[in-house]
Amino acid sequence: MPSDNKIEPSIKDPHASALPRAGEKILDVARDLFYRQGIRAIGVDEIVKRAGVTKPSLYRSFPSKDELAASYLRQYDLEFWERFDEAVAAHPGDPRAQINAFLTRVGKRTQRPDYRGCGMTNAAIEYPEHGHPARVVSEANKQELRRRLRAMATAMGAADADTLGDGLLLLIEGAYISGQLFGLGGPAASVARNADLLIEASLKK
Amino acid sequence: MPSDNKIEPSIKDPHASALPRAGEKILDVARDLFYRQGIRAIGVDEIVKRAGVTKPSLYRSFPSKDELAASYLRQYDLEFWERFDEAVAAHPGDPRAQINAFLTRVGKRTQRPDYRGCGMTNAAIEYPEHGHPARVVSEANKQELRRRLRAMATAMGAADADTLGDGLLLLIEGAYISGQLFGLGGPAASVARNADLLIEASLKK
DNA sequence: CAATTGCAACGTACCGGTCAGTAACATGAT
DNA sequence: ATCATGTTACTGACCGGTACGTTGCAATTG
Repeated sequence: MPSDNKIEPSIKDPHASALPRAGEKILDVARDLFYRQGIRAIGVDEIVKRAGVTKPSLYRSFPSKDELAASYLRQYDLEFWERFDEAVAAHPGDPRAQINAFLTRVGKRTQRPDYRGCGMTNAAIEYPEHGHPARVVSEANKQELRRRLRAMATAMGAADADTLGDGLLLLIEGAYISGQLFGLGGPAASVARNADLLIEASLKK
Repeated sequence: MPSDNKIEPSIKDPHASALPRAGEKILDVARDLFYRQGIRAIGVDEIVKRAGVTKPSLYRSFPSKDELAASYLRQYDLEFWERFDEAVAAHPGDPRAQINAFLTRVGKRTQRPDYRGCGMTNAAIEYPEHGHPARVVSEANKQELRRRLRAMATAMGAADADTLGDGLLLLIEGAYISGQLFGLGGPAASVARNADLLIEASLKK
């Protein structure tokens, strides 16, 4: 009996996916369809059909459609904070410039013809019921965003930092919505400029 | 043959309803359910059940569920402009005070526990497809709101009136969304204050 | 080595329930 | 008698979800 006891199952794959191949394809397809057309508008049949798999594969990777939607939003949450932190990292110690960088990019995205707003916001509107898995993820994301915006407003030295932070949040949510309501040339294009005006008004006091 | 030719069909009912009794009850119930839970979330069976009627009654008054949703939004549109014009009429010739009055009331409504935002906005998110009957009504309402906000910004003498008008629209839409995302004490409570700050920043050149 | 076992991942075929919408008929007022 | 309003009972399609059999591969056996 050689010494190589307790055989660890040969960890050869470094990017531990935790999801079988079918599950990954399902999540990819679901993310695209959920974002573009809405969660309620897309049935699981269409998802598995486009993913080239079958329904039991979906339900082996996700306990329910609601949980699949929540998984989609958790991934969306990660990507959101990547974009946000990218703008923050681009202007160290200058929260006003950080906000401006972030909102300039948001404003640009809102002008794309197939722009559909924020997946989090949309999901919360589709599922008003408290406690729904998708809504829970969305609410947590928005709470954290509010916290960070208020902290940045404080760092800017605003007289009423909470009001400024909340004002910025209102502008951001408004941009998400207006971006998909109005097409090109809509009001969302001015979100960065309006945010800067609001910051200016909140600082001089 | 008497002289009363061209018989007008005896206009006895002054409040020309144009809708049979069942139709009115259906629209009442649909309005409530659509607003509170969303259009996609409510089936026609539940509507007729709660209205105390049956499905054919619904389809005699409305050609389809989509058109019923559009009717709900047309009524919503009327009530919206009533509220808006009420704030306008309260402060003749003072657009800044008009905006403030309107947004103060919006801010208060957003703090109600069952607040569900703007029916127009919600419907547009539920139906991203261009040309959907419900979305058409919503888009028209938002276009008109944008036009009026820009006109009011012009009347205020803003340096960049279009930007200010759009900024106000962003704040309003943000309040609608945030009102239903955060509960009591959410950022929407500060919409009037933030709007006034933005106006101030936009006026002083 | 070769046969066998175990098991995860997959597909076929189906479940009851609900979706929007309708055909055909009853009722009630004019 | 007519006509608008009401009703019962149904359609085919689709909803989310599942019971059960099949496949392929890797580790375990003699």
